[in-house]
Amino acid sequence: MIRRKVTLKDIARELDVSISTVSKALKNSSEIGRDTRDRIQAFARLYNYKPNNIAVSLKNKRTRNIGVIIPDIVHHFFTTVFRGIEKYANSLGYNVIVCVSDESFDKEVINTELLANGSIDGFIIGLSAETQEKQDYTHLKEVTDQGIPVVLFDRVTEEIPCDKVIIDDETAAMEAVEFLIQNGKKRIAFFTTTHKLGVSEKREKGYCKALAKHGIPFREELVLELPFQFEEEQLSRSFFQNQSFDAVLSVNEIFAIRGMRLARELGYDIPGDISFIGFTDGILSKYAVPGLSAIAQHGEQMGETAARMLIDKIENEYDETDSGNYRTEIIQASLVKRQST
Amino acid sequence: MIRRKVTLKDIARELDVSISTVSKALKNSSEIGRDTRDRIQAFARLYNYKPNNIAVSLKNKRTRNIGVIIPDIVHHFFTTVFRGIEKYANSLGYNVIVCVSDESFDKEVINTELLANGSIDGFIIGLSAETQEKQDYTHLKEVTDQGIPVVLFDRVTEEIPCDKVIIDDETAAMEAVEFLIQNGKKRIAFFTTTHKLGVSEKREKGYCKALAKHGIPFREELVLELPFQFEEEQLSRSFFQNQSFDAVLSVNEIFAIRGMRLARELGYDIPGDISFIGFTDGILSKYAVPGLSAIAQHGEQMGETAARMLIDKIENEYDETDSGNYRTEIIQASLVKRQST
DNA sequence: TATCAACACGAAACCGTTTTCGTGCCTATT
DNA sequence: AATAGGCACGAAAACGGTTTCGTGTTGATA
Repeated sequence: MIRRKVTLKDIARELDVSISTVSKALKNSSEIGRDTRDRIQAFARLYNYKPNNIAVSLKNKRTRNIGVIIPDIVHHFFTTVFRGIEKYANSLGYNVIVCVSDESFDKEVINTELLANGSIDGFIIGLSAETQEKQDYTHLKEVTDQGIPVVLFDRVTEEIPCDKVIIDDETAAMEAVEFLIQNGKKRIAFFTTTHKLGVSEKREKGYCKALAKHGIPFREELVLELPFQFEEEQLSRSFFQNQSFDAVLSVNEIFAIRGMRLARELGYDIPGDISFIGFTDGILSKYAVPGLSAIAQHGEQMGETAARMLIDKIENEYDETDSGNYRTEIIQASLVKRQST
Repeated sequence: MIRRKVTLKDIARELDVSISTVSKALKNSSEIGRDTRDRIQAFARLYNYKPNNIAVSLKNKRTRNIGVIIPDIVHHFFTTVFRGIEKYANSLGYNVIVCVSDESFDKEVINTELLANGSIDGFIIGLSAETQEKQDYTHLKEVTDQGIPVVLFDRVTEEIPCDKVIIDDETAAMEAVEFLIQNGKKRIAFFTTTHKLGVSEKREKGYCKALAKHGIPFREELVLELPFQFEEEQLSRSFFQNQSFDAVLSVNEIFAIRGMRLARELGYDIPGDISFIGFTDGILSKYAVPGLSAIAQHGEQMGETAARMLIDKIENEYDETDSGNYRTEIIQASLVKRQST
């Protein structure tokens, strides 16, 4: 026996008052007399009345849902960002609808459009790799044109005027390299992705800047570009055998971990012969042997910041006139030192 | 200049027809004449009309949203389950609303109630640790009483009649232990959580059964209970020093990884002196040195199964009469062999 | 020519709220 | 006694769709 949800109409009928009276009574409106209010509230409590979210959303044109679109959920960094978003949003009574773009432009577009049709009050988006390559942001333009607030995080673009929260990748990379230099390292290699994302480039820039600052020449041969899935260790193996370098900065955790493993197999001492620093301080860095020094990106803080900016825009609804004051918040990365340096 | 979304009413006014005509024309209803239909569709396309999801949901009493409540999102296993859910659901046009219970009973209740008020068509839930301890499932009862379909995964309970998808933890543990025995191991330790979850218990049961089957006595001293965050390595250190054992089965990945690290520090050879097998084949197992043999739980498959069962129930809406036919699907775990055994 | 179906479309109810604007009644004031 | 004002409540529109049930027009048929 299924118990249907009780509605305002049900209560009204049962108590022989009008729907409006019930609605007002439940909101403690002063319009309603003390005793009827109490009667209604008691009845509502008894039958466990809860307003229908959908109806409320339709009427108020506010869903209290925020849409999050991320490239990948099985990825520590995005997951921590998501946690930051979820925690903050939840604490303010917002729910989170997630869609995973899977690094695909098409999926990103489809999901954006789907959610934009009333399902959410605002977006938090980390661009997919494909979108960044194509540089096609019309789907986002459409969203912002409709007055739906958007916050971009990590993978951002200048093309869309909106709030952003990013990590100072360039500075972080610089500082990491400088730290290596201070430790007496001279030939510092750089592991990056073939598939160039905005962030990889920023990190490379920081790498170069640090070298330049300390008068160390940039050497093409010390940059190793690896595909996303590098099951074939060929590339890196020959790299390790042919090149002589005494430190590595990697744009991600995996490349660094695999590099360390290989280095050990080849008999190098870590950090004596080769030091390693990886971007993204995930669980791999923490539990690796030796522990991998890593650049912590503070994903949770990033997520929280993004959520705060978004909800701020949602609630202080668009000052349509001067809609130009968008902010970009920068999360400072920090170097977590472990045994690999 | 914000462009408001165009509605049926707008189109109707502009084209001087009724709202119903527009609605029907856009759905290719045969009621509408060829030319008006074309006119309307052309206009709609031009102005990029998209129906408002909320309004459609209210009218149809179907949101095409499914609610997922998980204990923790920054956890590889749950993340993979979530990916399975999301992929499958998305492919069928469903969106996913996630709430994280953070292992807290209260948060689970709040989130469940929030979503149950019309926001979703069904739930996929992994119970929080606290809920399993308290054994209070009234919030779920209320949901199922309303006719909202629920699928429980991994952390389930017999108290609630609904579809479930679980892993055969007992058998998986048995097989792992038997594998160790076949490799000549005799004194097999078991690492578990102090905080007893249903799954830990099942795994312990499997561990015991395997021992019994091979005539090996169960020894209390070989069971090590560790707190969730075991920053103090005291416990495990003394355990390693005092006990002599030649293999370890751990209910999670972390305990196994830390155990391996400790064993190596203490000069043990892996897998020569001590073999390790951990539950959950996450990235840690894969990238550990030596690679950790692990019991893969196939989270993605689990998520997909859960989503399939749920959507099936949603779409073949409740045969209210014989509402008793709930299924429990069992996902087979498999042992991934690496260097630690 | 009267009848009737088929066709093309519109009116209106409905989903469950919120909110504005009446309105009837009671009490206090002059 | 007439008026004003406040109180307590209801009617109805609105949010943006879907869907049922008319209804007027047309062309074919008897």
